[in-house]
Formats: sequence, C-alpha cells, structure tokens
Amino acid sequence: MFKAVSTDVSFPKREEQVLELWKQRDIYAKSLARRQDAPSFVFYEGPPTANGLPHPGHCLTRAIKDVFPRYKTMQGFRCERRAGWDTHGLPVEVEVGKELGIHSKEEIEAYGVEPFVQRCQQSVWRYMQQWERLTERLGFWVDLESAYVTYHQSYIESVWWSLKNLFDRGLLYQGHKIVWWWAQGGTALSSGEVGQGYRQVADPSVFVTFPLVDTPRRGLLVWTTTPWTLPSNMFAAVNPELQYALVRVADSDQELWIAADLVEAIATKTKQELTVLETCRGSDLIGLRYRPPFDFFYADKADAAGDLVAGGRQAHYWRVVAADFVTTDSGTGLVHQAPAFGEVDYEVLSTEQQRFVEGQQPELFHCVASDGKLTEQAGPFAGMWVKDADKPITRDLKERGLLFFQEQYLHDYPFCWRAEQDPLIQYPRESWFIRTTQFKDQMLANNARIGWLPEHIRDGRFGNFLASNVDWALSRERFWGTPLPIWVCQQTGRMEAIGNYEELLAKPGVQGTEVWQKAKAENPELADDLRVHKPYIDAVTYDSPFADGARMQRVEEVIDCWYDSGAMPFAQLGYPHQEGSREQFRQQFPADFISEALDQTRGWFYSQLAISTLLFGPDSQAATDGDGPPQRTAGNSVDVAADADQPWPHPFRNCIVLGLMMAEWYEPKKGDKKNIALTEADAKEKFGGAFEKKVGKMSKQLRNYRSPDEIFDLYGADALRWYFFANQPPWTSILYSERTIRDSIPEFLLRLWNVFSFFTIYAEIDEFDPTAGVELTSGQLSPAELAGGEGYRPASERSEIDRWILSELNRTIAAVTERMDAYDNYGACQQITALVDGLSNWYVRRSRDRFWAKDKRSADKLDAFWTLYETLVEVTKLIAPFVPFLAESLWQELTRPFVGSGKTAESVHLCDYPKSDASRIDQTLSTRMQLLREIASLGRAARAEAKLKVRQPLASVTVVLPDQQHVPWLKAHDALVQSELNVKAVQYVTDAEDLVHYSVQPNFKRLGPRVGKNVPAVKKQLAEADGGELMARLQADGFIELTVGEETLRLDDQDIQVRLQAREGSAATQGPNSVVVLSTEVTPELFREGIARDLIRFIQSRRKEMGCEFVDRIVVGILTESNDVKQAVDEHRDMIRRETLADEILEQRVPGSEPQPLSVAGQDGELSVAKA
RNA sequence: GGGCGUAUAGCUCAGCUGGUUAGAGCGCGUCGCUGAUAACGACGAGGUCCCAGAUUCGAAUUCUGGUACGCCCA
Repeated sequence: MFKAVSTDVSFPKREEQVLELWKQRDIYAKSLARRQDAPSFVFYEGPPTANGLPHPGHCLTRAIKDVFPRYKTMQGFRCERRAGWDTHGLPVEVEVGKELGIHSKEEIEAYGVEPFVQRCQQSVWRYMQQWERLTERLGFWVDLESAYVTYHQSYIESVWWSLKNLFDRGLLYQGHKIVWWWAQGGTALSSGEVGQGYRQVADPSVFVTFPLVDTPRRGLLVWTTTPWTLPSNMFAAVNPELQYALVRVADSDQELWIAADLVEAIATKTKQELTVLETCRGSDLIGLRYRPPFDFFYADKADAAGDLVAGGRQAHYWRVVAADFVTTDSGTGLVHQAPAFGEVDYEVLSTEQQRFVEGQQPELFHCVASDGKLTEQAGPFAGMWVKDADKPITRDLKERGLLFFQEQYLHDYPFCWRAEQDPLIQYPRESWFIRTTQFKDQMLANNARIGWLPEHIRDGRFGNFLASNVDWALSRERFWGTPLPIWVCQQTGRMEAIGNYEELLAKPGVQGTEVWQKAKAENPELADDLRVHKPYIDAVTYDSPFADGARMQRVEEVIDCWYDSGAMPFAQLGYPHQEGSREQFRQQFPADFISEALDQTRGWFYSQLAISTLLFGPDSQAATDGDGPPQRTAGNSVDVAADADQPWPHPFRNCIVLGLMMAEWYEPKKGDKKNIALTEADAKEKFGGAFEKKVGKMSKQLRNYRSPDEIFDLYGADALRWYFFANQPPWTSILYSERTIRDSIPEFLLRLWNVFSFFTIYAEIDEFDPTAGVELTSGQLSPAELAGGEGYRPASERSEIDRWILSELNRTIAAVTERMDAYDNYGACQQITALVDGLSNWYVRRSRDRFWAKDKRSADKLDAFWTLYETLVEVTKLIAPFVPFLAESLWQELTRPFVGSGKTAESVHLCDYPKSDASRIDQTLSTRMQLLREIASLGRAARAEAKLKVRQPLASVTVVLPDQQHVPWLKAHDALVQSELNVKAVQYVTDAEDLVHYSVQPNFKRLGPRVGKNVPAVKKQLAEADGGELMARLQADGFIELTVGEETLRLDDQDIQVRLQAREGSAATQGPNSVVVLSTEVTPELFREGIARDLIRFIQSRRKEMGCEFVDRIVVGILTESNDVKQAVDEHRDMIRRETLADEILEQRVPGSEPQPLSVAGQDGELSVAKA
C-alpha cells in the first residue's frame, strides 16, 4: 500500500539514495541491455581533459549530453555512451613543467625527455577522480570503464592509420608555418600564451621609396612598421579594388604611387605638396617591378623567374602583388611584404607560389636567424638583434634618399609572458600540413547537411570558418603527443608513413626497440602505451627501401592534439586494427548527436569534420581499403533525410552548440573588490547595503562561482539540471545563477513532489489499492495495464476534470516528444512545466473535495485516484530524462504497492517513454477549461477589486460572453465556478449592454490580404459604429455590410472580432474572451455564512496546531457575545462539523483544552478545541 | 581590423512564417488561502521592444545604416 510521504523533502539526500540504488542494481547496464537489438542512436563524447578541475560549464555540457541519450533510450533506441579522455598536448606539458619548475624546451631536454614524458602520462589523471565523481553525481550516464584514451596504443595506431592514408594520397606535406617566436628562448608560443602578453608600445612607422625598374624616377611609396624586415622584402602589396594615384612631390622630380584616398592625408602628415598626375585601379599596378631597398638578395635573385600555370613567365620577386587586406586606414596603401615575418604576408607568398608551375616557384628567403639576430646575409647589419636594427636600417635608408617619412606608431604588440622584456617576433618554422584546402567544397557540402542548433552556426561562424579554410598545420615541436608516423631516409630524404606498431616492427633491419624494452625492464610499472611515444619510438629505425645501406629515422614532431580528438569516431574503436572494429564502426558512424560549447567550432567540430571528410568523403574510396564511407542506415535526424546516395553528413548529424557560461556575483561598492559574495543574502551580511551585482566570465582567480559539488549538496543535481534545461535555450549564454538554480526547486521539483505527497496522503487514508485486478505484463504501469484495475473506469465515464487532465497529459506527451525529437529541450521543458502547473493548480485544487469524500469506494472518488495515479506515473516517465533522480524517487514510491509482485520495472529508466494517446486528447475540452479558468480568474480579480474576500459567500456572478457557443457546457460546470468563486449562482449572458460595452475590430489577419489599403477605413467604420447593433445584425443575418469607397464589403463573424469592455463603476473585470460581473451585495444570511467559514478556518488551524491526525475527531467550544456568530453556528452547524470532523459544537469552554482568543465578524470571543 | 551573435519589464529570458491590448519566471507591492501548508493562489505596478531610415493598409518581427555589449579570429 501507499505510505504518505513527507513534504519536508531533502532532494540531495534522496539523490544519494537513488545513486546507491542505480549502482546496486546496475540500472544503467540494464537500460542498455533492454535495447540490445534495437536500432542505434549514436552519441559521441567529445573528450574532456582530466588535467584540470571540472567547473560549472562542464556540468552543462554533461547534462545536455545526458538528456538526449536517456530520452532516445526510453524511446526505444540503443544508445551506447562511451566516455573518452583527451590526454595529449601543451597544457599537460605546462602542468608538468610547473611541477618541475622548468618551462623552456631546452630545460625539458636537459631534464630528459624520457622522464618528462613519463610524468606527463601520469599527470593526465590528476583530476580523474573529481571528473568521475562529478559525472556520476550529475547523473550523467556514460560508460567510464571502457573510456577511450588518446594516448593508448590502439588509439594512436588508429591515428597513424589515418595519417598514413593521408600521406599516401599526397595530402600531407612539409612547408613553412609562421609562428609567434620567442627568439631568446628558442620556442614557439601558442596563441593562448601570445594573447597573455600584449602590451602597448611605440614602434617606428616608415614610408620607403621603392624605385620602379623600368622608370626609376617613379617609385612605390611603401609602408612598414618593422624596418628590420626590409632586408627580407619580397613583394609590395596593393589592394586591387582601391584607386591609386601617381603624385609628383613638389620641388623634386620624384613621382610616387600611393592610394588616391590618402593623398591629402599624406601631404599633410609629411608637409609635402603632392600633385596628382594620374590615377588607376590597384589591379593596374600589379606586376610592376621595383628595386628593393637592399641588395642582399637582389644581387643573386633579381633575374629569378619561372613559368606560370596560366602560361607565360614572370619574375619571382620584387613586384607588385594583390592583397585584399591592404586598406587606406593607415600607411600609404602599399604594404611591404616580408613573408617570413608575417602570417598574412606568408599567405601572399603561398598564393604567388600557386601561380607558378611545380618546381619553378618563388621560395621563401630572409636574413634573420632563429635567435633573432640578423645573419651574415644582412651585410652591415649582421649580428644585430632585430629590434636594435630598426634604427641603423632607417638611417641607412635616409642616407640613400629612400626614406620618405618616419614617425612613431602606438600599437599593441605581444611580449613573452615568461620574460616580459622580450618581444615576440613572427618567424617561419618547418611544419607538416594537411591539404585541407583541397577539400573545402566537400567540407562545406558536408557541413550543409548537419543539423546545427542554433542554425546560424552552419552558415555563420562555422560556415565562414570553413570557407576561409587554410591547410591544417599538423605538427608540433613538442614532446607529449601522438608521434607523427613518418620515417625519413637518412640518405635520400625520401619518406614513408607507418600505419601501426606491428608494421614498423616488421620492417627490415629494425633496430632500437631495446630502448623501450630496457625502460620497461627497469620499471615494469610503465604503461605499455608509452612504447609508441617519444622518446622510445624515435629510437626505432630500419633499412631504407630507397638507398642501400641507408637507415630510416622518424621525424621529430608530434601532432596537434586536436587531430587526436577529431579522429575519435574511428580511433575510439582502434579502427581498423582491432578485431571487430570495422563492424563496430559501421554501426557507430556517423553520430546522431553531439554537443559541446561554442569554443569548439574551430576545435572539435572542425577537427572531426575535416578528418572525416578527408578520410571518408566521396573520393576516398580507394584509399580506405575499399571500405568507402561506412554509412549507417538511419536512426534519427532533424532536417537531414537519410539519403543513400548522399554520403553526408558525417561524422555527426545533429549538434547542439552550447553558449558560454557566465558567473554572477556580488562585490562591495567600497573596499576590496576581490572580497566577493556569491549570493545576495551573503552580500547583505558581508557588505551591508553597499554592494552591486556583477555578471561576467567565470574566473578561477576571483572564484566567482560556487563549485558544482557545493551545488549538489545544497540543492541537488536535478535542480541544476532542470535549471539548465528549462530556463533558456542551451545556446544562449547561460548565467550560472545560484539563486535561479535554487528557485527551480519550489518552481518545479517541489511542486510536483507536493502533488505526489497529496496523492500519497489520501491514498494511504483511503487504502487506495492500484494492484487489485491489475495484471502486469510490461511492468511499466502503462495505461493499458492499469485499465484492469479495480474501480478503474474508462476515461469517457469519468468526470470532466479527469478527462481534462488526461487530455492535457496526452497533449503534453505529444508536444514533448515533438520538441525532443527536434533537440529542443527548452521547448519540451516549457510543456512539462505547464502540465505540472495545471495538475497542481487546477486538477488537484479542483479535485480536493473528491479526495475528502467520505465514501472510500465511490466511483467518483476512485476515478479521481486512478486519474491522479495514472497521471503521476506518466509524468514520472515523461520527466525521467530531465530529472532522473526525482523521477526515480517518484517511481519507487509509485510502484511500491506492486513491489511484492516482482513484475514492475525496477527503475523508471527501464521504462518506455510515454506515448500520446490521441483518443484521449479533447481540444474542445481544453479550450473550454481554459475559458472556465479565465472566468474563475476574472472572478477573483473582481473580488479583489471590490475587497470581498473569497471566504465571504456572494449571491451571484454574471459572465458576459460574446457568443453562446460554450454556454451550455459552462452551465454544466456551475458548481465548479460556484465553489471556486464562492457564489450561490452563475448567469451567462451574451447581450448585456447595461454591463458591458461592445467594440468591434477587424480580424486583421483575414481582412488584410482581402481589403489591403482599406484596412484603416474598415477599422474606423467598425470602431465608430454601435457595437451592440453590429452584434445584433451579425447574429440575425450572419453577416454585416460596410461600404468603403466604391466597394461594398460583406463581413462574416470570422472577419471581425467583438471585444467586451466592462462599463465603468461595476464590480467587473474583463479578459480576452469574457467579462465577469460580481453581485456585491452581502445579505445578513450571506454574512453569517461567511462567519461560519471563518470559524471553520480557525478550527482547522487549531487542529493543526494541536497535531491532530487527518482522521481525528474533535469537540469544539465557541464562546461569543455576538448574536451574528451564535446564529451562524446554529445555521451552519452541520457544515462546520463536517468540515472540521467535530462531534459537537458547544457554547462553552471544552474541558481539558487550551482556549484561544477568537476574532470573527469584528467581535472577540474564545475558541476551545479538544480531541474527542 | 574581420566574422558571428546579442540588444524586449528592476533581473533572467520567450515572442514561429509581419496582424493592431508584447508575454513568462523571479523580484517588488497588495490581498487571499490554510489538512498539499517552511508550500500555494490571485491581483497589481513596471515597456520609446537600442537608435535612425526604408518597405507595408499594418513592423518587436523584414531590409539598410548606426550604437553598445559578448565571443571567435587577426
């Protein structure tokens, strides 16, 4: 049987119990086992790194990642959820470096690559426990035991396989990458590190003359802010779209090309008089050859030239080229290009290289060594530190008459975050690239088929990013990462890629494996996976197939760890090496659903798409061993039809892109801004009144957020989850607001719990038994199963309100399903909230007296029980994916009476998701009930207006409706309105000119297209006409006629809408569909009845104070001087006794009671109550 | 500097394809209810829908141009 549950519930405590239950009974495994042969719904976990502590943002990601797999599992899909960990990369090296107190590459090498890498491998798991605990506590069901790990040998071998594939197809190549370089430290810095070091500095800005080869009197006026790069000049860039002017400099024969828009500005700035001789478009200047300011390279290469792809021949260097980044915002409109020292400049060189035929392309040159000093090639400047060379170079130009102008220029420039005095420079490094640009169109086509949420990601941020794709710079000159599996012939320089470790060992003349064997022998604890890492793998060499006697040696680099993560769809399976991985891959590719935050656009979203497109795209068939793209026949996707001929989209069909999470905190208006408070209450206590609320980024330093653990302990995981799901669409920036998280408890969790608690209280008292007569088959307490229950009647035989809530339930189930299938958790939650509100504030509220009815077995009472029970059971399943803990608690309680049978599903998460029963949806009933609720609400508003509390009975209300349609139905529900508004009678009228004023408006949506420009005229005529008369005519004829201009319009009741307006001075309120008018007269009889209701209330609260059980009977004594009160007791004795379970009402003090003062009808008295 | 996004009540946000009284929750205020009760309900105040222009019979919604903020990239 049911047992009344306390309303004093601690959700965190209950959640811990639920976790224990899940663990004991292995519910997650069972939920998968149930769907073993079902169609799959594929989910990919984007691997987080356990190298840092999890924070609130991870909770959101993990909550979203949880809700859809849970939902799909209940919907009948098999959804395997494999966890994964990202373990490589610079952050790990930095952590270890901190521990060791070292940071430069040299220091790491001095420390020893071998112990360093070993430490990295151990360090990766530093926060593992916290991550696992968070995952579990949040209720994120994911298979942690079989998690994929990016440093595992099988994972790395998958990555190798893919890289070999790319290498063999000519898609991996060596080139230069311009990096931010710390010359003193001899290392490249990541963009994150560079970002930390920006400072404002003054640098020289110089305008230099480049004389044209054919007409030396004419020159290009070229701008640069880095004079030290001038010796390495290769081109001058113009914007082909801009206008350029040839100007003569007054008092000289010099003629210079500059941007036309800048003539005046430059003249003013340089105090020179400039005369425009001619103008042209930038594109007309392209190809002009000039003499560079220094001869260091010019001496050798002035005549270097090559054949063009498009035919013809062109000089390699020192000519005008096109670059659309050139603007007229500053400088001269012509920009000096030293591709070695600028990423954009380098792109210009790349573009130029592509114009020439293979083997005849211009090549990068420069004269700066990696230590930041100019080389011997720089002649007199050799040996100078680049920044120190600015001045001598400028002076030299000036002496030779090439310097036109110089000034100081303020801008932000990056410095090394470890050595603040050291400016960083852009510098070319050898690097490996993947030829992704060749697949740009395919990637775009692939992207176009992905269901992005929000949609604008596809054409916006992600689409633009793809459209401006550059080749993927894959290699890293670091230590802890997947080694690039390319071996080089030491003699010929020819290379080959290796696809796995075994393949390497099978090479002829293999040597060097003993390095690993020795390490392992010395330390058997070493993870075997390390053998495919640096430095062990570097030691492995073999005989070159390209030259007799030569050896093959691995290149030094490791790869970008984003490649690791992007390879996850196949690498998590060890594809294609592991046994069974091909079959698994075919079943688990592509994913139906993934989700990460917006910052992954250029990260995991891109790495996955790029790798997948290159490896499994249309023209990769041959290279994938004949497997081709393994297209799974379709599970489930939005917008994207599973089209057998179209290989897209992969590797994921739907992606929810989460917004960034913001923190909310309070800081004092005065004093230490670091001394913050996390809640308003704390702030009040700490700072008095003087504080302000702040919203901003989460910050570890400021600690402006509460740790997830604390949230779980204080409010519970469901509160946090519901807050995430139900408060905003997930792609907006989400405020991590402790107050709002806390508020989700009373707003939703507790409200539902209270309904449930109400149910159990009366189910226990009345011994409601849902088991009798029920034959369990599925054990899910489905409507069909419950239909056999004792006293269960078909919905059609139950009362209106029962049918109403069942209709709302099924309507909601349909809506939630529709929303969730569209990956819209927010919309789904709004539906659920509305249902629970209706259940609590209308169904239970309006049904209470049915549960209080004396006859325990009356059909109506049983209907109420069955209806509420069934609704609770279905709601429990409905909310299970969202708030799995509360749902489980409810399920365990709701199934309690059946437990003996052993046939009920042992967890709500082993149930099917509810199916909407269309036959139970009654739209008319919904509309009518809505109207009824409107009337009740208006009635209450009218009472409030007239200051007549609901406890005071009134004679009647009059409800004015514009049409008769629903009146018969409403009349049948008089009792409901009467009790809700505490009135004796309800009248419905449509024609009540004395009470309301009718105003008639056009139905714009209908009439707009029909009458167009005449809409305002129609509106005016309708407004000016007598509303009541129009109504009468409409009701009599079915239409009205209006003359607008030349035309006569016939309008029916669909074309116009009648609005009611309460007349001034009556106790009336108006709503969208009706007006409710209150009869405000309080007769003596009504007054006394009000007194009786007051007395009931006093007695009830006294009962409660005394700790009476619900069924205890009492004796009541009322002492009063008031005749009204005495008379009220006489007249309403039965009602008072019935409501308060009083055996007797005496006009004296009840012996053995504690008398209480009583104030009713403005009279004092005394109330005494005792148990009978 | 470029790209993307956002701007609606005191706060956090809804508002689909244009339809004339712009909504919710919280907060605030007033009142009510009192055997679901440390809950709950009703009502109220509170809006230049960022600004300007355009399209239209009609614009929070579409277009153009600004402004502010956020993110990503340079």
